[in-house]
Amino acid sequence: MATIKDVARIAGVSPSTVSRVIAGSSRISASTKEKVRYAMEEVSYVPNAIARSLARSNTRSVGFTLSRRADQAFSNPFFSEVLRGISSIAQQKDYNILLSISRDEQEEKEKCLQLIRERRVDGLIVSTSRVKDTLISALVKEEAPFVVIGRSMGIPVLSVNNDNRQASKEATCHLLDEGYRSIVFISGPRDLVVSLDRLEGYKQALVERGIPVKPERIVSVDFSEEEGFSALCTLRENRVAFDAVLASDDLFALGALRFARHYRISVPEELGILGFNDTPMMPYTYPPLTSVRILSYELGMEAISLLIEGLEQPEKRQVKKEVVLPSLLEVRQSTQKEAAPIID
Amino acid sequence: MATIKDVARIAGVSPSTVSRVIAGSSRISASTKEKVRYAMEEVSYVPNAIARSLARSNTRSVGFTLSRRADQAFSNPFFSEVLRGISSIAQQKDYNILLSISRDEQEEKEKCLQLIRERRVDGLIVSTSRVKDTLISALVKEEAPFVVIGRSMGIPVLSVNNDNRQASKEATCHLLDEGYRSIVFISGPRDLVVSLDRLEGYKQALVERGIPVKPERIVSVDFSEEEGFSALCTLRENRVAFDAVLASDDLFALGALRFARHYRISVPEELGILGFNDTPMMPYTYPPLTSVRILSYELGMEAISLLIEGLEQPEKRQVKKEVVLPSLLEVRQSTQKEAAPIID
DNA sequence: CTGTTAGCGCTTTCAG
DNA sequence: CTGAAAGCGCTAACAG
Repeated sequence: MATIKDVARIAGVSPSTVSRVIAGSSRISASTKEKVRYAMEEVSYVPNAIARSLARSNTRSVGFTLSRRADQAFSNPFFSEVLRGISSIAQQKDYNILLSISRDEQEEKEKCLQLIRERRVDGLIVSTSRVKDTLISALVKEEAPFVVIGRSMGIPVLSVNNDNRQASKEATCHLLDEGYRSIVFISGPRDLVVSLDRLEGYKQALVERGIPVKPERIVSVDFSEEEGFSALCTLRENRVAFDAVLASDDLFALGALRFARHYRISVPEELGILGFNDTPMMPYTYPPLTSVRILSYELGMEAISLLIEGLEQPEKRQVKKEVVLPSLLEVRQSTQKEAAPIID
Repeated sequence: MATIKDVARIAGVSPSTVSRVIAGSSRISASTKEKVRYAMEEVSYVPNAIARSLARSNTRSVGFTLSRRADQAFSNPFFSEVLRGISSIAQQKDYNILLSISRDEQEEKEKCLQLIRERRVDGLIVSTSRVKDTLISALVKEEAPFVVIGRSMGIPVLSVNNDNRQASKEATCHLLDEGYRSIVFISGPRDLVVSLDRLEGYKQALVERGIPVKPERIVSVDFSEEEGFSALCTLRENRVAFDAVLASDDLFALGALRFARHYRISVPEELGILGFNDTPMMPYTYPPLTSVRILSYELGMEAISLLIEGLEQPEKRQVKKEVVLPSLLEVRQSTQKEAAPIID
């Protein structure tokens, strides 16, 4: 493998001149530039990224970490879409992505700190949003440049998030507009900020419409189809009446669908079902499920843009900035009580 | 940030001694080892991975690249499961993953070559398997250490793959066993090795059972639900009779399900539907779809294991080795013609 | 505009 | 068992 010295020797110049040509320095005569270019071609020279990193003390790579629980929580497509978004900007700005998937928050924290301390990455994108988030605290303490996908409570940080509260509110209003009156809210674990925000939106919509918020209509369970299913079964056993389900995750919505089928409750006539995340398969369930589409790809793009901006212009680095992306309600048959029955 | 020199100074030894302690060299007295450990704690020293990489000329990181088309082809969950598998071993063996998602094969090829030439990674995992694969040829020419997820035709390489031919054959036999006789095969693009292999298995099963292979029952379309749907509509318009669909991707199976619903054809009684990949949502369609489960997580694990093995023991590096993982047929209602109707 | 000189932080002979 | 010295390949003042 050819080095900068080989190129220098062939071109009859010093290594630093070659380095300048690579860097595109302006104060280099056209002729030597030419010679160097030629020599580089000659030995098919490619700069060694590691050596460059050492000399410049930056790596041009950013870490993206997540723990499996978050992965599950958001469901897979979310995760890979975010990654695609990150990747697209990384490609464009010539950054690399170092990926790490951990089993739990603790492991993720250690991995993040390791990446930073070993100087393997210039900054991090983390996808976490617990109410009391130890990962975020650790990164702040370490003074690591990082961006959160989600919302940080308490500690001010750079973050990109979708507007969960607003989206949840709109979803609730949609159900009300369709004529549903007794809406059950299935929430994910309460220690996730996203759960709080979505619950908040649900409540807010009801309050604004003058509809009482009944605690028995709010349940919180772990993310899984099964949990969604049995949560509704339990409500039914307890004779809690409801005519719609606002599921804070598509998995819950699937569980609700199974619940309806199980008890021969017609959707959307007798039960409206609305999910979150708009998993690619939502249009293909029967009936197709209404769901809140999260701009996951864009979330990834925004996150890395924000990170790189801070890395490249440390002078105007901010402590706190929240980018909030809108969500889109994808209305499908599962909530269209009013519409005429559809023959697809 | 503390360096090895700081530690050396505090411990009253030379940098090389510190280096030896880090490396766990045996010929170091217990007492100095102790002193050095203490000094490291003192300044909370963490070795700089970049400097180490430069000195040892290896990075302890591997690249995983894929192009969007492959991503689509395999559908998202496949991709993220593979990544999880790769990540689990990487974590365990203390390797890092450098991820790159490209828009097309050409871009992916360039990115791969760049990662190798810049010496940013020690090796690559690529997920590609075209009939004439330019990426694989390029990597061989570059003499880059790499492992393919999929099957390489022609060029001998290290690869891990699931047994598509066998799985497809078993799936076909399952349909036959359930009493279906006229099976349509919906294939993905013909330039993918996976398409060929699955088609091959289908044919083989029919031949073995003495059932004629009818060309009009074999269609090849791009991966999408819509394409699957319209392929079947076209068949119907052309009065091609069939009582089962072997879909070489779950998306096609979803399309088939919509087709059945559209024409009020009952599944599984009048039409059996069987997909490939066993996307997490398959159990939740109605009726639940039978699908071939691919061990994607394991595929990732095997791939990186194979790669690392070659990296760490160059002496017994092999040119060709194909690891083949079995697939599992997940039988659900969509193919259970014989079973009594189910009230879920 | 270009060369010389010192590193970046760690590893690794080679002596002792 | 330990230290000195010479890199790994590149960048970045500092001169000229």
